Amino acid sequence: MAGEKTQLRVDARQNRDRIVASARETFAADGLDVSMTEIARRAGVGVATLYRRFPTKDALVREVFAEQLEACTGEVRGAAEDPDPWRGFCRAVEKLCEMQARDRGFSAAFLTAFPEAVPVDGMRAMAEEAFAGVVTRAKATGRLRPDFTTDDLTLVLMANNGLVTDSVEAAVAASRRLVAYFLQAFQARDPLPPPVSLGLRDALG
Amino acid sequence: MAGEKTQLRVDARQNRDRIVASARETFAADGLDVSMTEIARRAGVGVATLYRRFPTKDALVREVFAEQLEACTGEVRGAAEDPDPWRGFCRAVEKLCEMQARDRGFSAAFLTAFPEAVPVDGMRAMAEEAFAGVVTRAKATGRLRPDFTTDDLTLVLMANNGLVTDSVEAAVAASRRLVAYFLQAFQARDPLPPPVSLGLRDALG
DNA sequence: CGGAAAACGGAAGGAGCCTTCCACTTGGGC
DNA sequence: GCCCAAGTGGAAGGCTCCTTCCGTTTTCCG
Repeated sequence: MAGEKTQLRVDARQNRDRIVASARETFAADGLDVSMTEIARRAGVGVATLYRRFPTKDALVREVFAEQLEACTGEVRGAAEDPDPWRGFCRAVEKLCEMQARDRGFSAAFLTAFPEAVPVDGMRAMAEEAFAGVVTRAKATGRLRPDFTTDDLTLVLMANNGLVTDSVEAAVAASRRLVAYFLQAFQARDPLPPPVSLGLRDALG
Repeated sequence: MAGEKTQLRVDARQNRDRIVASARETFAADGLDVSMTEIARRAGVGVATLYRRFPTKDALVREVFAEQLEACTGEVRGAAEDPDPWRGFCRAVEKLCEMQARDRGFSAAFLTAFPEAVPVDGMRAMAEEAFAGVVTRAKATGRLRPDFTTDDLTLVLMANNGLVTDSVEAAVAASRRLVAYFLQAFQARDPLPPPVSLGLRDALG
């Protein structure tokens, strides 16, 4: 995924880096609904420069969040190696949610918005695979309820994504409390009311 | 909240009703990001007619969701009268979340978007007050964990709001599962000392 | 039934956004 | 130091959206 245009002119390279940095900050703070003009302004370049590097806004978004996604996958993998599977599970959920809470744009890019985000989907699939391992092992210890599914992670992330607040700190605090509740609910207990997910209906009579 | 302009011409009255109905359906299905032109088209009127009744899009949104909010308050009050406070608590949370899941625009209007929504806030405050009573009683029985706060309801609703799916049914199904998890987490973990049955007078204030 | 006021529809104003175009500048191999 | 291609900035095209304006149609009171 690298090494395509390494022969960028040095000034162009610097500008490109500034653009990505600027876009990352701005997306994190205000979400994806920021104009390209604004991003260019904050990067100290003209809008044409931005478009020379990223032919479309989607492309910029993908570039910006590609490494964020990689960090995600890394966290999950790290959690997967925790000697205590349940603790690893908790760590994975906590980390993912905190990352999400700290970056509004990332949430949006990760969960909704961009159907064109092919590399995003690929990366996401890898993270999900790693997470599936954590789940299996955590269930084996008996700490994680057996009817937990990997779809429930999506549920958690979507729920966590809903926590929109004024400040990042408030979002993180809210996210922490949310996750704490979730983790208590995920601990093995009595059977669940509704079965799996997606496509099903009719639960409580 | 009625009786301001009862002397609307009959055709105007009909058009107004069609506008509100059309707006409600459209907001519910697609959220608040629908153009006024589209709403007018679906109502079978010109855009000017729409603006004659509702000077701004905000005004239309408020009108549309005012009665939704009233329904909300009604649900909470109904739950408040349940002889079993814990069951009432569960019912309130379940009902609110389901209503939210069924109506994307309502979620958005209720939780975010419109700071100008004064009547919304007023109505919301009433619902919150009713809910506070439910919480107090549910805690008194020992079923609801004592560290639950009414802010946690906001947490739940925001989380529930994050459940964006393709179809309404999928959203409702996801919401059900989410709520089931929450309710398990909200249950007092270890049975508290016997429910002290003093009068409720002090608590309700 | 007749006319004034209310209501109407569609076009047009004004703003914002993504994207493209083009004349000008700058880097770096020769 | 020269020169051309790569790079650049800002203006402008095209689109959508919210809102306003105005000539025409409809209601309803006397």
